[in-house]
Amino acid sequence: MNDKFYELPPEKQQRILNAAMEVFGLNEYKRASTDLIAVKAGVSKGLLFYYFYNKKELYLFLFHYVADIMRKQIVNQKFQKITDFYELLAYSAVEKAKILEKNPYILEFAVKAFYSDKEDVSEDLKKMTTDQIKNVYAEYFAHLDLSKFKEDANPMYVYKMLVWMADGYMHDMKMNGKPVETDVLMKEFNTWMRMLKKLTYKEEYQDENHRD
Amino acid sequence: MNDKFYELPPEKQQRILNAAMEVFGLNEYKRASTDLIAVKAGVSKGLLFYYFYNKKELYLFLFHYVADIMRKQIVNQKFQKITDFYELLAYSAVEKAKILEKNPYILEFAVKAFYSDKEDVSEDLKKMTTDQIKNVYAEYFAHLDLSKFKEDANPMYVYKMLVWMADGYMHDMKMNGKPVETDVLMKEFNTWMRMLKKLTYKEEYQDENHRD
DNA sequence: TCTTAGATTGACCGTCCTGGTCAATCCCTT
DNA sequence: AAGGGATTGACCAGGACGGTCAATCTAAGA
Repeated sequence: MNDKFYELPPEKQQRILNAAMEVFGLNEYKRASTDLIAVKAGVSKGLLFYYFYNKKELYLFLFHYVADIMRKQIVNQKFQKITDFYELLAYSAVEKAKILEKNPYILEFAVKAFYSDKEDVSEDLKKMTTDQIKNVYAEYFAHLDLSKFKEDANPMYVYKMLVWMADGYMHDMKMNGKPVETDVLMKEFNTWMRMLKKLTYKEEYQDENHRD
Repeated sequence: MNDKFYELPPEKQQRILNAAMEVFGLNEYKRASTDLIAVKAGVSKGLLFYYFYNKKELYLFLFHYVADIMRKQIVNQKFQKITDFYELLAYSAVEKAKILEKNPYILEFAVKAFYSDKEDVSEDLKKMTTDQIKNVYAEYFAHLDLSKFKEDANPMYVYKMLVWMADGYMHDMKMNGKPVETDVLMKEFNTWMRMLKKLTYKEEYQDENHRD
């Protein structure tokens, strides 16, 4: 791709990336039209191909862009220092919300990108798929003190429940055309967390307060 | 449409409907190709147009088909007799799972159909949208005895949480290529329900058993 | 004010895919 | 074997596709 893309005003860069993520996220590769991307980005098709020489390059750029964001979210220092399960969840929920505010279609793009056939796109993507994504969980849980959980509680379970609820909530908001406001989401999220904490933590740990 | 469609072997009917729901569910109307539908249904394009005279008719047929399924799920007698919140949820979860087993792409289709612009499709659909869907909630809660809830618990909230988790669970399964088995899903679902019941029901009601 | 180099446009191209048609075949019943 | 409906796929005209490029716009330096 053309490095001059990075010299564009950040707002314009983002507009282009978001438009591309939207179209690739909502349609599969072959049916995702560069015309539509250009229109949604408010930019001529010519310009799109001036920065990204062809469709496949644009797609691959997005792929790495998204993978990068995900990687950065996890290999972040503050992240590594948190040992309390619920505290980590609260923290990463905030991070996730920030990312989603900036990249509204990143989830749709990621789902389509990582979980579909990719028949059309280059081979080197097939390496970075399900297996690596599953590793994310391992890394995510690596530094946690899970001894606070009751014997019969399953942290992975709790994790997934909260993720599903947050996704469902955000999905609901989107459907109703309302933007997801980070602080409102966090209030909800904290309620859910408090409930689950009560159910899954040993009594002596239930009343720990979260820092903020 | 051609009424002879109903005389086809039910398995073939379903194959065609599923293929169509998949393609319409995954692409927006204009970009949903009848070629693809025919291929996915294992049927020639000619036949598709023999039963449904054109694309719009096929789409409208699907729309009513789906709306019908949803309506039937709710206006079902057994449904009306259940007064316990959690019992109703358990029951309707089973129903939903059955429907999804038979119509794997019904959710995707419904979401796209009810929540997108419909610029391309006939006007008469715009009536039957968000408003009516919101009414579903009202009807859903109409016969319930909500006095079993603690003062500070919000039933709508609990409802949504469980729906989100079930959707998330099913989504996860689909991503990993595993079919959603009704009984496994129900075991999960019951666990979540028991947890939430403990948190939200007044103590004297917490230990009621569900019938099955 | 003029020059110029780079950013940006949109009309344009050949190709492929689209919704839709239909004569030809297949398959079943009689 | 004959008849009729079910089914096929080659075929069509038009549109959308990825991609190109000469023409224009913009801004900064002279």
